[in-house]
This record gives sequence, C-alpha cells and structure tokens, in this order.
Amino acid sequence: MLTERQIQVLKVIIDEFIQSAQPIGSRAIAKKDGITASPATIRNEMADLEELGFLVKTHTSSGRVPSEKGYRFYVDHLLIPFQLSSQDMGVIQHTFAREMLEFEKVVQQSAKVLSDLTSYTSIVLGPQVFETTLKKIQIVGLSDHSAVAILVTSSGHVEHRYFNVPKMLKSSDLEKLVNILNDRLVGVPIIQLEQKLSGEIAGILQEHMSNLDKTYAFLQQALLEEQPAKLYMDGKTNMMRQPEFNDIQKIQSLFSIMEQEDEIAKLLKTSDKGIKVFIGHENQIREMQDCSLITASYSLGDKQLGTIALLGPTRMEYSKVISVLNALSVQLSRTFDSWY
Amino acid sequence: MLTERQIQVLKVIIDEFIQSAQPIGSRAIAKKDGITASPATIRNEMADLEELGFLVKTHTSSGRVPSEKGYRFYVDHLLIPFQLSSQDMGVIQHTFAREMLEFEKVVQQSAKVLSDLTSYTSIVLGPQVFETTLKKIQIVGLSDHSAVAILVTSSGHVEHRYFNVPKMLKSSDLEKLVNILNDRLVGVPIIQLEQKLSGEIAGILQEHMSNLDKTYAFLQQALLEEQPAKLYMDGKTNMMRQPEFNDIQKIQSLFSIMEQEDEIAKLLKTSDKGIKVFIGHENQIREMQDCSLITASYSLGDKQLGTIALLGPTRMEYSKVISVLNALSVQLSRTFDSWY
DNA sequence: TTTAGCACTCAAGGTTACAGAGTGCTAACA
DNA sequence: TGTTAGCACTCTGTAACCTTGAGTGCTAAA
Repeated sequence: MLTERQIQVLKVIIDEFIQSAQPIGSRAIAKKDGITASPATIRNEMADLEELGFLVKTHTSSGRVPSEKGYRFYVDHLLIPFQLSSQDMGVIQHTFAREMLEFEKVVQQSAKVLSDLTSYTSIVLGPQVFETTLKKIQIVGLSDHSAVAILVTSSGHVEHRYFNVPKMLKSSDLEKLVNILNDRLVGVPIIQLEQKLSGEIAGILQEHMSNLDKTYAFLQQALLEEQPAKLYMDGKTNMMRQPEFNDIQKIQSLFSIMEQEDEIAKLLKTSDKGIKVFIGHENQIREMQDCSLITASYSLGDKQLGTIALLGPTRMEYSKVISVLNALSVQLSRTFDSWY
Repeated sequence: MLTERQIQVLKVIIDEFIQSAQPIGSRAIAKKDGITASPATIRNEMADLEELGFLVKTHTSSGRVPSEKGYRFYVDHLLIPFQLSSQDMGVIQHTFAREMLEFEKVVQQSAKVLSDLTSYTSIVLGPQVFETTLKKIQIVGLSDHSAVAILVTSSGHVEHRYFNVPKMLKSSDLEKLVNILNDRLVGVPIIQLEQKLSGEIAGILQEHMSNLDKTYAFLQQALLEEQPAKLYMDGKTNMMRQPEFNDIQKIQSLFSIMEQEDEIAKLLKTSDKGIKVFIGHENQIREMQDCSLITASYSLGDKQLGTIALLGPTRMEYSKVISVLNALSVQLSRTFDSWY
C-alpha cells in the first residue's frame, strides 16, 4: 500500500518527532542519511501521506506531525528492536540484586525502575491472588465484639479483614471455628473460597455449633469482600516535563484521572499476555487520549500474576519503552519463580 | 504596637486577598463596611503596614498583598472562629456514620473528607503503633527457606514481615519458637519489643534450642525493621486550581516533593498535640515555601495516634481549615475511642 | 490628623511589523 | 513519467509600541 519511500519518510518523521516534539519539514527530512530525494519530492510524499491519514499539519504552512494512525503503523511495522544500554541493564540488575522477600517491595521497586529508565509514568498492578491457594487462616479477637481474620496464601501474601462477632461468643468457640476452617480450607484455591464457605463448611458448622451462625455470616462477608488490587504508580511528575503537557488544564485532567486508582486498575486487569500498545484514542479513558499506554504482564510459572505498564504522551519512545517493559517483565517473573 | 485602624486594615486586606488572590487597593478597602477613613488615609496606613513588614507590593503601583509576617499576625491574633456550615458538618457526620472497622479505611476516608471540604491537599499520617501492645504473634512457613511473621497489636493493627529461615529447621521448632514468643511477648508494648527480644528472650531460646540461633537473628531483624508510617494524601490536584500555582514549574516542584512520602511523613511525625500552623518559609521543606501547612493530631484515649494536615497556598482559608481540622480531629478520636 | 487632588508608575492587552520556516504549485529537466 | 528548482504564499512567534486602567506617593488644604 505504501511505497518504500513513503515508509522511509514516515519513519524519519516519527523518529524525529519523538525526539524533538516539533513538526518536521521537508528540508530536515531530505538532509537525513538514507534519504536521497530532494525536499520537493519529500513534500509530494508528505502530501500523499497526509491524504492517507498518517500525518497531520498543525497549520497550513507547518511541517508534519504523525497522526495516531501514523503511530499505529509505526508500532506495527516499523519498530526496530531497541538494545537497552548496558547502563540501563545495570540499573535493572542492581535493583533486583538486592534481596527482597516481599511481593510488595519487588513490585514497588519495579515501578520506580520503570519510570526512572523511561521518564514516563509507570503503573504496576500488584499480584492478584486468584491463582493461589490458602495456606493458613487465623482469627484474633480484638474486643468483645470484633475480630480480625488473617489469611496467608501459598504465594506468601498476607491479608486481613475485620469483622463483627456477637458479644456472647466464647473465645473457645472462635478457636473451634478456626480449626475447622484450617482443616477444610487449607490448600483450597482462593478463587474457590466462596463456594466452599457457603456450601460444605456452612453445613459442617451447623452440625457442630449453634451460636456461631452470626459470626460465621460476618466472617464470610469479610472474606469474600472484594479487595481492590494494589496499584503502584511512579514518576507521575515526569508527565509535566513533556512539552505536550505544558498546559495546566491538561495536566490537571490527567492527574485527576490518575488519582482514580480503581479506574486505572480496572484498565490493567483486562490485559492478557504479551505487550499491548494503546495509542491515543485507543485508550478507553477519555483523559488519557493524548497519551499512549503500553502494558505487559508478569507471571509465576505459567500463571499470570499482574501487569506492568507505562503511560506517556502519544509521542512516546515506543521502541525503548517496549524493551524496558520486556526486560522488566522477564526479570519480575524470574524473581518470583526463584522464590518457589 | 499596631493601632486599631491598622489592624482593621490588615484584616480586611488579608480577608479580601484570601478570597480574590488579587492585590488589594486603598479604594476597595475604603468601601468596606466598618471602614470610615478615606482611601488616602488608608494609603498612609498601608504604607506604615508595609514598612512594618506586614504587607508587600507586587510592583510600585500595585495594591498590597499580605506578607508571611502579615499572615502570621492574622493567624495569631485576628482569626475568628469559623462556624462550619451544616452542610459541611453533614458531610463529616455522614462519612463517619458508615460502620468502619479498620483504621486504614477510617483514616483514608478522613483524608478524602478533608480535601473535599477545603479544596486543598490533605495529608493524614496513619496511626502509629508505638503506644500499643502486642496481642498475638504467628509465624507461617512459606517455603523451605522463608517464612512470614504476623503481628497483631492491641489496637487491631496487623503487620507482617518476611524473613529467611535456614533450610535444616524443622517446622516443629518454628512452632516452639512461636509459642515461646507468644508466652513472653503478648501484652508487651511494641516499643519495648526490641529490648525484650535481644535480652530476655534471646537467653531463654539459647537454653531451649540450639539450631534456632540463625532463624532468630533473621526474625529479630525483620521485627525490628522500622516500618514506614502509612501516609494518605488526597486532593493533590486541588493545588493546580490555585492561581498561585498556574505555573508548571511550581506545580512540578511541589508534586515532586509530594511524591516523597517519607519526607512528608517525617514532617508530620514531629507534630504534637493541638493545631499548628506553618506559614511559607516556616516550612522546613523548601518546595513547600509557597505553601502553608496546618496540622492537628488525633488520639485514642490520651495517647496521640497520628496527624492530620492540610496543605494549601499561603493564601489559605486559615479560619475554615482550622475548623475543619478541629472537627475531624475530634471525630476521629471519638471513632477510635468508641472501638475500645 | 485627615483628605482631595494630581502627577507618576506599572501591568496587561492590543496592534503592527517583521523574520523565519515551511508549504503548494508550476515549469523545466532527465 | 518521476524528480527537482524556483517562487509566491501562509502561518507562527517575537519584538516594539501604544493605550488603558488601577493604584500609589506626595503635597497642600481643611
């Protein structure tokens, strides 16, 4: 569809624009290595590329700027694998060399590295518990009417939920309850907890003890309550350094949406394996339609755990960002695998 | 030191400037209720107030703007108690009416209410564990070389720390360890854990078992590791709506410092009881020297638990902010008290 | 001590002029 | 037929200039 030369011109324009954020003129392109045609010829090609929707002008006599369609073509067909500098690789290695025992810390550090290496905003969705099994459950009474249930999963995740207990309940009853739960639930995938709790276990409990009904209802409610996935973002302020966001209005609307972590989390949850690129209006969230979002996933074994992503202006260093995400995705998966 | 009329003029200027963010001229002041003097007289007073350091001009022929010294005087002597609107009170009531069982949720909601009611940025330092005692300790092995220790405090706080265990350790030994720890440590104030762990307990363990040494060292390290206090901020983007921050540079430096939560936490930790106002350069952090920070504390019984604060431009609605902080501080303390 | 009057200052906004970058089109060229 | 040089045209950004309006400081009178 596009001629060889058109592709060449398009690539030069996007590469240059990613660096300079300025519209690119025909003269500048003609000077580039690999380009033999004269400015006039380039102008003709540019007019064609504009007609095809790959380029736009900011005003009648300005140079050209890539359109979203242009970026899409660039990402799909023109991307050359980016070799991370040994310095950048060093930063990653160094970060993961420190012994870290916690998911949280690892994930948080990843967000930091991502934004540091790219100067964009990183978003990391913490590991989901879906795929793990229950390792231990413990209940600790706090007062005569409240208690906390603590769950430890096979992946080492610790969660706790508070719930009410009726005043008349004896602590020995609570102990009995914990024992039954541990007997029956250890090893059960977290995702099956709901089913087990309301089926099997409920029956057993009814046999053994009468006054536990109410407690059990509260506990069940606490355990099944959907916990929002942990979200880590880093380098938000990097966005302010991008020339496309030197407008308070834009910054504000972008930051407003970034404060709504649940929205962002929803966005990243749906991502599946591999690298995904969302350019401008391909983003569901309106406030992000001047931006591109690139997501990747990390896993434990073959189970997908979570998502890492980078948000930047549509004029993004796609090539580098994808490499960094790749490297980090591998590194994260490797780290988690080494734990088990 | 200041005449009655000077005080009157100063108050009008600050009140007006807080509303309009524009320099105030003598004519505007003369028109105000309660002011009988003519613009010329006011001008003389203003010149005096400027000489005394309470006012500044933005340029030779502009109206006057309060200086930090002016705000300080205003806060110390001119503040009239602000009556929260019943609507605002309603928002607070309503937020706390919903049953909440967790410190985290309550504290997070508080941050939200604070920023919603004031249109500034709220900062809430989560409850510190210093004053609480240990209620329960539990250790769960995760793999053959790692485990997680879970602590529950008397205030219902749950914390967990990961640590290494030598491979040769039997799980029965771990159990023994937990039992000893629970026997000896339950009821001990968290703040005394360090002492107990390295003194008394270390001795007992040495008697009972030999191969626990290494595990114990790791556990001790994990437990004593200083956990950063949880910090909740809300309404950061409110700052962008303030006219004094319609400059990307300023916004950026402010947001950069707000991302450094450890710095902020350090700042709030030092606060003691009652409301404290830090105006402009009274703030330790350079990037905040265009801002004022107002802090208050909340408590459980007579033990101070944490800090709530509001960050805004020096041109802040001091009166309202202080009322809101007061109301919330009371509400928070009341909520926590009701739990125990 | 207060006030009216007046000259003076400064910021902000609008207008004009101009240079620079870049385009599209035409006509000549290979 | 594709490529290129030349040229008129368009638009942006910046600087210089002017005008307006708000506000001051000072002086002299009340």
